[in-house]
Amino acid sequence: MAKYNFKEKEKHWQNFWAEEKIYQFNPQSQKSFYTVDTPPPTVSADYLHAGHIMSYSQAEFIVRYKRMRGFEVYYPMGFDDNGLPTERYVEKKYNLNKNNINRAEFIKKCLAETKIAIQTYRNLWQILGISVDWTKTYSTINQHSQRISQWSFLDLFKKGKLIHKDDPVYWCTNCQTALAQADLEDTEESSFLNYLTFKTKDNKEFLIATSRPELLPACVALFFNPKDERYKKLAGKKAQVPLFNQQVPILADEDVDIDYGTGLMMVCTWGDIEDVKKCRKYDLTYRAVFTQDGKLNELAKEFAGLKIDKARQEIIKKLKAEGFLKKQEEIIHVLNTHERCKTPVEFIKTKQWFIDILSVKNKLLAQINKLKWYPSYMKKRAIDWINALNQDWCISRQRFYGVPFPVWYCQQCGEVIVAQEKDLPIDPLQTQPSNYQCAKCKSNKLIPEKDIMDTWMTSSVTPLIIAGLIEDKAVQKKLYPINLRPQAFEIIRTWLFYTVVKSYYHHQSLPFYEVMISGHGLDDKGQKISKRLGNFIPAEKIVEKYGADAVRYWATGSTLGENLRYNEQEIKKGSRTVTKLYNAAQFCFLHFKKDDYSKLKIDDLLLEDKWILHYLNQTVKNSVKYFDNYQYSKARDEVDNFLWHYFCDNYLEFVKHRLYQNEPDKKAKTVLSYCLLAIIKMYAPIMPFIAEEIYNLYFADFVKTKSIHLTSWPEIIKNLKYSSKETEEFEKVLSVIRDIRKYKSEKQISLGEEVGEYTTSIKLSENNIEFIKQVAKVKEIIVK
RNA sequence: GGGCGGAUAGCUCAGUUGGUUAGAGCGUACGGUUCACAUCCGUAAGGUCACAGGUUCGAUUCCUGUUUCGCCCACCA
Repeated sequence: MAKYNFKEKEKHWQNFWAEEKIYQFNPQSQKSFYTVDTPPPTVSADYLHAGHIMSYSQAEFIVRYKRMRGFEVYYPMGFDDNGLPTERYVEKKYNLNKNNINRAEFIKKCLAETKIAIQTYRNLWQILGISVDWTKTYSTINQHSQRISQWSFLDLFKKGKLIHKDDPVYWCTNCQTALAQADLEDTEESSFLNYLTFKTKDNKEFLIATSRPELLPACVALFFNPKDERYKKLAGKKAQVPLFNQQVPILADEDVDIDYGTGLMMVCTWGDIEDVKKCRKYDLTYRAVFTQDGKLNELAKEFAGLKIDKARQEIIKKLKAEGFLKKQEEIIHVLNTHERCKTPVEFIKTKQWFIDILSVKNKLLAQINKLKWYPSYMKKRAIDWINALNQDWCISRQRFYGVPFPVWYCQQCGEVIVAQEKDLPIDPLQTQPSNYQCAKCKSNKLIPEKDIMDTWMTSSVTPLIIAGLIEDKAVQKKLYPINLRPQAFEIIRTWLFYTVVKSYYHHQSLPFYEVMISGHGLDDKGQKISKRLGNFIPAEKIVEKYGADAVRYWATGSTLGENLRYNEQEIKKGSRTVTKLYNAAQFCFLHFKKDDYSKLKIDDLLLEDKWILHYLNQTVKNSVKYFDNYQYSKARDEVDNFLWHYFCDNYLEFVKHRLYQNEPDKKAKTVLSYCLLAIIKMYAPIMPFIAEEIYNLYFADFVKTKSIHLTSWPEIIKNLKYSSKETEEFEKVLSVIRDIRKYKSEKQISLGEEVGEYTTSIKLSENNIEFIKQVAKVKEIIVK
């Protein structure tokens, strides 16, 4: 008997699907559209592992299911290649940094890397059988995406939602760019709380605890809690800062924690967000000491030019030497770092573009509530994030590889000039508005904006980008808002949140109706997979070894929203399921002739036929219920159970005696073929290759649809008339068969061997006695 | 410090609105098969449902608290 060669067959069907354009979206279709947003993977992942397989497969199960449920599915593919992740990747690979980069050269390198990465991803999606319409792809750096990102900027500009301000902003001193709150990640760091002596003009000494003595030159005020009796006498006085000797006011504020350190707080330009708040609230002096590349400036006197952490050490040394340092306490504190490079972020005052989000928090919360979340508890993460926001969305980055701002400034008066919509996409460094004259100052000299946009400026309009890939405007309208956003939980605060923001401002609508949140892929010990730990097998290797169907089978294993361990046992189970399906099909086809495929006639079925069809009905019903709620793992369990325990272990055995006859029973064959087709259809979303293979071995000729993936989901057979009496009857039959099997097992008799007689107390009809004698191989059944 | 999710068989996990004996797969033990099955089938052993209270006729399920793991968030200088 022919074995199923997954390597050969999977390759074959990949090509078949591509050549026959099975997954191509038809904009003219009369069916309802079902659009899926694709999470553009960042190209910097040059290692693809089980986690990538898992997250993409999980979204794709739904895509295939919906296609078979009669929707015209629009499933394009995007590649997220612009922005800092790619820049970081290229910098590392070529050992570059911002200060030794030629902008044009650098962008060229980024584009080249992008191309390679896209190919790597595309290859994996193809061998996995991800059913994307490959004629509809985009990358976040291409002209189409740039045009829409810039349009988004212009639209927000017109609507007055943009703020261009010179303000303290989160800053990465390593990447040397402004950041948004969402780009931060907390890290624990052990450090020292240093108790330093300050004194007033009249030489009254007191202690202040600080973990950042390098900020002493930037100190602008001291604060205590007005309820704190210890310091009331200091109110209104001035203090002298050790080493740097500037005089700073001593003020009271209720936010100061009496119990932390000495209860006195040193406020600087700016060590953290609390400093920023206090400086604003009390309009304190501006004394910034940090430079954009993470050093101290001339305010630090002899320490000027030192890196921040080096300066801290040196200043502590000198404080100690001069007797200002009274004691040090070891502490562990949390600090914000840039999630891409883990460098602690600082506040630096620079001019940046922001999107107003703080003033519409409540509106955004309402939008989040209107979305349908799967699983529902994930909504809380978005709500918590919005409530925690303390900065508007900073969208400008002092980097090179990304979408340019369509903006110039008047050299003389600084007036902002934005591009015309018809000219997009545009790079202000390359192009200038012709015949320009400033309306305010009549100058005709313009300075182009050289910053680029936050990469999420593009990712946040993916629904518009994918709708825009279709020419027809009427179809575009039908594609937006889209139906489903599949994504992982760690980008709720970015991809999901920002997309909701954009859609709210642009269209006063939701960008999508439903969101399906998946978890992470973990290694076999439950650890997060990471390049650094090297705890993964490359994705292509896994597929090569077990086949795409088997790996996809593993990927169905997690409950939605939960992490999934890499588990080779499960993949092997997937392989076994493929084999089982193939063998069951082979067995059927051995007996089938062309004319055995005919319409099921319900009226003249035997009891065992009704029984199997009844459970098939249940399986179809449940699979629909589960898939509709994105519970693909439960849907799979249902089908697995039906295949192994109802169809193979029992029904196939029940009908063998009807097939091995001179005149094989045609009814049995009809029921077999009906069940088999339904089974492979229900497996098709999960294991598309084996389903297609079996379909084409027999069914394609009759169903007259060239791919199983274009057929429709099995229907529930109505009027089966499997009465409760019959149900009860057949349950008795099954229990007797079970007993006989047990009996034979205990007596160590082969199941295939015919035994003389078997006695049961269960009352059975003549027909059923005959049936049991046939399938359980017993000569005589005695009912007592 | 706040929030979210988990803790069920040796392992990985299901357990639907509270209701007889808590399930599956893998693994283990014993047996049978090679006439669809790179096997497959049958039978069996294995659980104080993290812990402690409470509500109830009845709790793995609901409530409270504790322990513990994971994740997210936070300005404690």
